[in-house]
Amino acid sequence: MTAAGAATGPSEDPSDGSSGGTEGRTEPAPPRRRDAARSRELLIQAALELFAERGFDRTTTREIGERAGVDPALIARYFGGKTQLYLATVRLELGAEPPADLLEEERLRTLLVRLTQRGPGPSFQAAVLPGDNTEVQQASRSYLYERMVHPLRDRFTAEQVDRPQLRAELAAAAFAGVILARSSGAFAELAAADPEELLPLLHDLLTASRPT
Amino acid sequence: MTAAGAATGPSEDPSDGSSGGTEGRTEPAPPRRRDAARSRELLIQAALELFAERGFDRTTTREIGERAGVDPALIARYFGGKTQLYLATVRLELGAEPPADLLEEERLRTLLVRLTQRGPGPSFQAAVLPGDNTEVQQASRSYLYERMVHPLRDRFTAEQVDRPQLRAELAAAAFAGVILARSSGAFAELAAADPEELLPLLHDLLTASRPT
DNA sequence: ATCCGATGACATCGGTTGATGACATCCCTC
DNA sequence: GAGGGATGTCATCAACCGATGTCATCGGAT
Repeated sequence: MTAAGAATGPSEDPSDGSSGGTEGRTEPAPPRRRDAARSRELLIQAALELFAERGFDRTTTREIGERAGVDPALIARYFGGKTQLYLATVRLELGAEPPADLLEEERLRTLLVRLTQRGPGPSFQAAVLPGDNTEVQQASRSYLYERMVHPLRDRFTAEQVDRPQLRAELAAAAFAGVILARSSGAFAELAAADPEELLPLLHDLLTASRPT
Repeated sequence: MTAAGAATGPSEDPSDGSSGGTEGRTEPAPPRRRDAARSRELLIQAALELFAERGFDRTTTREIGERAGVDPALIARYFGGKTQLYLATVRLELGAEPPADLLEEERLRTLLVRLTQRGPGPSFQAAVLPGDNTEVQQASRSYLYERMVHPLRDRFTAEQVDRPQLRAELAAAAFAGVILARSSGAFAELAAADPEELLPLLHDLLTASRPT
């Protein structure tokens, strides 16, 4: 994992011929050599990976700059500081996809695969880690809450299950625990398990948050 | 690393016949001014709380000393450093109770109540948080592993369930997620729920790690 | 009463981190 | 081609942390 190739590599090159990637949702990479937008993008991407790997505190701005191949001073210039950069990564996660209902198998698969590839976002750690109620924590948590708890609570409410909120929080917490444990390195077999293999087990587990 | 054993001269107990009551944790604040054993005890207690609240990194030796009412320098003297103090707290947790089988309702209740009162130990965070494989992480994880995963795996193996190890890790991860989420402050209703109220829900959830 | 080890408070060191400002370089506009 | 703003690089600062050395003080043994 982590490969992401990113690393340092000044690989990229103004070479205009580089285009061709249909995948890119954006315009073909502008050939500009000095590009603040690109620097910002690289910083966010590196920060997203590092925050997910080590958490907020244990990640240094120098590491982010190194992985992004960008001078750490630009973090202050473009975001205002390490904290604002973190918030930017959280907002990025947030805008990604519509709220997913964890009990729907197809959406659970999507989420699981995505989290396996890209690792859990910073918000997962914030949900589980105690800490002072800083702006950082608050933003991360509200993201995770709207993303996972609310859809579940709405489903339970519609099904007229008792304690829908509590059950939704329980399922979300269990899910977060599993996701984090997979990438923590503490549970070998859980980490090595293929998403397709893990899916039915996890689905059964989460379904049990709803009364039989 | 570093000094390690060097600093720790008087490894074990001066045992000057201090109050024999090992059980009674609530001393009436003995007016003794110089008592190494008591200082160690106070440091471990404060460290246990702080490590559980904020994790290893975000806890400073000065905070530990302040809460314990003891000079932070004594951490180095009595334990060899912050790391060894952490390991001491983990070992303290470890010796507490026999391995519990999370699927047995009575044991789950005991564990849940205990964790509700005293908060999750430092090891729970270590299980879920990524990090370099330092000695600290390793010790915490092996503790949690022997404590929660192995009993479950043995049960599943005895029941001839497929993938016993994977299922055991899954259940343990989910349980850790719920426990940590309760004390994280991110999930209000989950944190406010009474253990007796939460118990059946959690039991159903964990039971689902076993195939129907 | 005296001596000596045990204990704890204080000062400080080396290292790291986040942040900031000065300076150099590049690109676009005119 | 020159000017000016934008962009990137570098050096450095202040704050914090963990660790360690030093020294005053206490308490029991002699």
